[in-house]
Amino acid sequence: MASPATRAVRSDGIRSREAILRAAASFASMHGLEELSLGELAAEVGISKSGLYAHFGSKEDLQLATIATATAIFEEVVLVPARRVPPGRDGLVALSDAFCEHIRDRVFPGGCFFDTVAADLVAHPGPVRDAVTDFLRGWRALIREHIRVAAERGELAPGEDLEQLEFDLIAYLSLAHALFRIDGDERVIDRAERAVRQRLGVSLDTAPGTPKRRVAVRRH
Amino acid sequence: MASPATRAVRSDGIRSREAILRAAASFASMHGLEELSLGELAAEVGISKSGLYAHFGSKEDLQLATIATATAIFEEVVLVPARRVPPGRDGLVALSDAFCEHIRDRVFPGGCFFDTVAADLVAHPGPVRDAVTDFLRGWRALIREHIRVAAERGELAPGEDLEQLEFDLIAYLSLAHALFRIDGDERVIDRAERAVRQRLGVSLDTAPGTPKRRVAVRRH
DNA sequence: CCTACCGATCGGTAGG
DNA sequence: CCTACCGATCGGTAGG
Repeated sequence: MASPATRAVRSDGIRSREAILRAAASFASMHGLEELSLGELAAEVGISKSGLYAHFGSKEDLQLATIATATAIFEEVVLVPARRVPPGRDGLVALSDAFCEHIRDRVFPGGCFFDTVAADLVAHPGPVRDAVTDFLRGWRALIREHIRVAAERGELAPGEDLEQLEFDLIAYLSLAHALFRIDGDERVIDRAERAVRQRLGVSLDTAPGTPKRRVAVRRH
Repeated sequence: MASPATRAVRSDGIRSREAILRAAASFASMHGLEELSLGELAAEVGISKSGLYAHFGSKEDLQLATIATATAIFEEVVLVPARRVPPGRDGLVALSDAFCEHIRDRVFPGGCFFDTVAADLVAHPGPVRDAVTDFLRGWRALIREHIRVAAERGELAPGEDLEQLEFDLIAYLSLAHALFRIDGDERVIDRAERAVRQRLGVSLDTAPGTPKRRVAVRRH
């Protein structure tokens, strides 16, 4: 009952919980959160199915925790790096590049975790779906905010329809995810990066203020 | 054993088969072809589960037949009407409008049948997935062919990257499907129609050669 | 974390 | 088209 032993046990528990959630996030990025089976997941991480219930009270608990894990990963590999570039037109390009790179690097094996699970959850209302749509709403709001700043700074074409621009940019990034998922062809990701630049009137070679950073490839 | 009796029985069988397939196509446009459950489907059309096996030898048979039905519906409500406009830039606008209208009209309650089931099937290789990706390849090839003709006729901006144009147009239409599915907000469909026109340099009011036709709303 | 179990549902079959 | 069933798997629980 010494403190170190207790800490070791708890540490193992946390490690195990994290291993489960990383596996769940990977699986869900391929198959969706609805198709996530507790039996399959348990087998993959090497514990019994009811062992999962030591960590999560229900499938819904696990789904929500998986979304939190995926959010943290997305934050780390997309949002934080992109924040090195100030908001506005260059910020949009940086965000687009970081997003595209996280798909190319297969941070989640199924492409964009949130696009995959959103499609899966449309027909299943509830707190899990709400958590996912909340994230996607935030993602779109971030892009909208960049556009607002870009317009304020006169970085956009005069008379640009801001809502239309938002739609177009999200369309390019979403299709990069969808086609890469189906074909596994990296060229569609290049297409998306180019589409964003072209739509913003940014040079196709190297975007100013967007140093070509190669984020450390981290498989989760 | 008279010929009329035989014909009547067969006719009922065909009617029933068609009713099953229409229900299956509707269900799959919401939930995907993988989540399609034979028990649920049977209950919805009012027969027993094993009654389905009188019409289809296996779930895969049913899935393939459902794809064929959805293809026929898509052909009828999107491709045929769009063919009234000659290929090229105007043909692209007509195709885009017809596609958008079939989403707006909820011909399939889940939006674009093929986009939904493709997302569902990515993780399930086999003949069913192949049939869906074949359809989508054909859809993209049709758009590509329109673009080729438009370029040939000098209807596009000089130096236009045709592959990039194809990517962009498909991105707009796919996002119309995805966002309408999630939000049910018709404005995203308007956004897609506008994005296509803008990208093609066509007037946003009324596209020349594209009479605003309201296709008869047919619920399948 | 485990074994052992629950009722429900899955795709599919036997036999009519 | 039906009833009656099959083995497998689902999410979840009891009890340790």
